[in-house]
Amino acid sequence: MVTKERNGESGEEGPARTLDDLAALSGVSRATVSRVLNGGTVAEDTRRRVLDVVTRTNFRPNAAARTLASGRSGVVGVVMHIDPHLLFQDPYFSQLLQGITDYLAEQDAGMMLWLGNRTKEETLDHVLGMSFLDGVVVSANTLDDPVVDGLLSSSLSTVLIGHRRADRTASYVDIDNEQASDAITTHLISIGRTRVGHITGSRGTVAGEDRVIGYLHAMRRAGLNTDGLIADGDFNRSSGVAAAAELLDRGVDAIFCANDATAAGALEAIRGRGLRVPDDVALAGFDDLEFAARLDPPLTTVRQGVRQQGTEAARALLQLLGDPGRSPRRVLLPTELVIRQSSVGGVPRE
Amino acid sequence: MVTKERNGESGEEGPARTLDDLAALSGVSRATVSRVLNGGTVAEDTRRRVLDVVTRTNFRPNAAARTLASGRSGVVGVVMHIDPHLLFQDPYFSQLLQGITDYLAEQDAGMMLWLGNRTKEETLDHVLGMSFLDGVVVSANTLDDPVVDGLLSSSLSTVLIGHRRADRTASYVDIDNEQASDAITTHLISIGRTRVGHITGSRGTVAGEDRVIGYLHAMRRAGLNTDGLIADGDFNRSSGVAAAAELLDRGVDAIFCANDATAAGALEAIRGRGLRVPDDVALAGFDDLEFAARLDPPLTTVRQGVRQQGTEAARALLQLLGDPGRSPRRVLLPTELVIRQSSVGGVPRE
DNA sequence: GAATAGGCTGAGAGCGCTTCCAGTCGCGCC
DNA sequence: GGCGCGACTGGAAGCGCTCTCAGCCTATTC
Repeated sequence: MVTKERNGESGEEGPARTLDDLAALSGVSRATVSRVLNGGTVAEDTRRRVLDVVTRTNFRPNAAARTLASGRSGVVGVVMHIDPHLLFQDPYFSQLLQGITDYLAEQDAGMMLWLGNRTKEETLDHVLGMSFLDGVVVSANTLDDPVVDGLLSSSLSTVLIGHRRADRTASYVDIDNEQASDAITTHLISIGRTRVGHITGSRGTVAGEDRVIGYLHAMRRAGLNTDGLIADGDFNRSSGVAAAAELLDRGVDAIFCANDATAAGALEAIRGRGLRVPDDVALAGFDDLEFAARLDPPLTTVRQGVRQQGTEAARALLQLLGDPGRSPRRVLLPTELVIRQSSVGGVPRE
Repeated sequence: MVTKERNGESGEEGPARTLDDLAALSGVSRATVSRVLNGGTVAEDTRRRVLDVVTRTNFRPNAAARTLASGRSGVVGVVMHIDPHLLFQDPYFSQLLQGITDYLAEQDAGMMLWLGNRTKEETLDHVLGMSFLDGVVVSANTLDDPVVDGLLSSSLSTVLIGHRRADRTASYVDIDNEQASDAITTHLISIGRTRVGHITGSRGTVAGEDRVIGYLHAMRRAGLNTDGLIADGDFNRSSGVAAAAELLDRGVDAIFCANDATAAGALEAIRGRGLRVPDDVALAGFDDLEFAARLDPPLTTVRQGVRQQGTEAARALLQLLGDPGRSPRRVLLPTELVIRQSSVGGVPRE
């Protein structure tokens, strides 16, 4: 119904909409033209002759036909099922997307994107409906997600960003939240703090839960009590204010927040009470977003390469597609403990 | 090469990968199955029988085959050729994308996205290579853009966001920058200011240039001199600081900034000199981003519905696709002058 | 009772490409 | 001179779907 107008307004010679046109124009068979276009073995002068016609006619192969015949489209899906509003408020997602697009562009792959404009069920259905996709990268930030479940149980090659212990056979890219959280908590303990509180991320998210676990490990290993020292947050600044107030009431000398935004809120609350950081209360975050170093005092935190996670996820997917064996790809990216004045800048307690 | 494994791990009965499978399973012809799936005229009981098989086998039509046969894919391209970094710093682009995805999701259309990961030439080539696209929405923010030119001269249905006077036959969605800029300048004049300065947006961008023009119109109409009253900015806060300093040196009693971010910078510079807003210098921006109302004093500005622009662009494209006549779609969205304390809150000069 | 109309359906011809399978050709070798 | 071989090419069979066309069968009309 479309492109019935087979004209040649571009291209300096006759129309060349199909391989057959090209074949006629260059005096070879369609099969040979296809070989030229796809890197098959063709005599050098034949190749040149065909390529010449290709450029002269500004020919572009029909992607749908190519996909139908070959089973490959060169297009992957990216699913970040979050409120689109959040996509641009939380640098996490934007950086992830940057990393993904960087690699896909470099590899000349196309990308279809799904954000949270639909329900998860609709999104899943729509993605699976795009049956030409070679594979899909999906951000799996919550413990339970129908989109992730649906994709994993489909035949579509899938790489998760964020890792769920249950998905033993899945490919994923993630950081070791538990270990990193353990490390930063241990750091707070090492500077002499004994009542280290934790403001959690959103419960139900993998990162949130794993960071709690890491915190608890570190505290137990040090023989410290954690009763009443955990307050729920939701990764947002405002939750940090409220949760910090709670913890301060219970008497803490350090707070480890599930991310930097929460830490910024906590800092506000601490200041609001006339307490000093780190002298009275040491503070730590997670992510090492740009602003973390510019807080007053600069924030001790865990640096994770979010953009790199995106890149690695895209890479893992393309590797998966190239690998006939389809052995799952598992990538655990390193994190780095970044110690700044919010934990070591003041006068140590003892 | 893919999906050779025609198994049926999902679906409760035999494999049903193709319409022929469905046809066999439900005792009708492939043509009838196709009619059922596409809303052709089919006897009610036949329809039910087929649909029953469709759901039981969890059948999904092959999108590539469908596209090849019908010439329509249900997928549109979105090109926002900007530094991906910027995509998430400047709310303009993120809101645009939100608006677009909202409408596309609502209409059940798929989206391929191109950001600025490649050169413009590569992007254009890649987009045109995705020959199955039904159409494309492209943000045309600069006066001269090879991607826009290339798309417009291709046979691909294209809707621009941002309007270029040269593209008389193109479809676009935009606001009337000139008129809005004229209006806000006139407002500043109407409160008694005679030396109204303007901090431009990036030169070479449509919005930047048109806002200068609107400003000049208003000033000339009022018989006011503009010599030395225009300082170049680049839509960023820091450029506002520098440009405002320049203008203050030349003695202005009002500054109209090409956008809110620049105005925030200008405000900083004005304050830095111990001047009061609006008493000494009235200030106005453009965009009405969230923070504009929270500045001290709240900022007079022009409200434009960026998200709505995205929605309307997507709508225009889908309309274009549905319209065989292909008459270009032109949408000029309204803006609103939002007057706040930065221009009328203080003691008027006279 | 014959003619006409209209609702449903199936056969089949593509859509434009990839890829298997034969085949041709020129060459070096025995 | 015949043979095998490798490099190259063309024929043709699909990939899974849409959609036109013709045909069937029943209902309606005169």
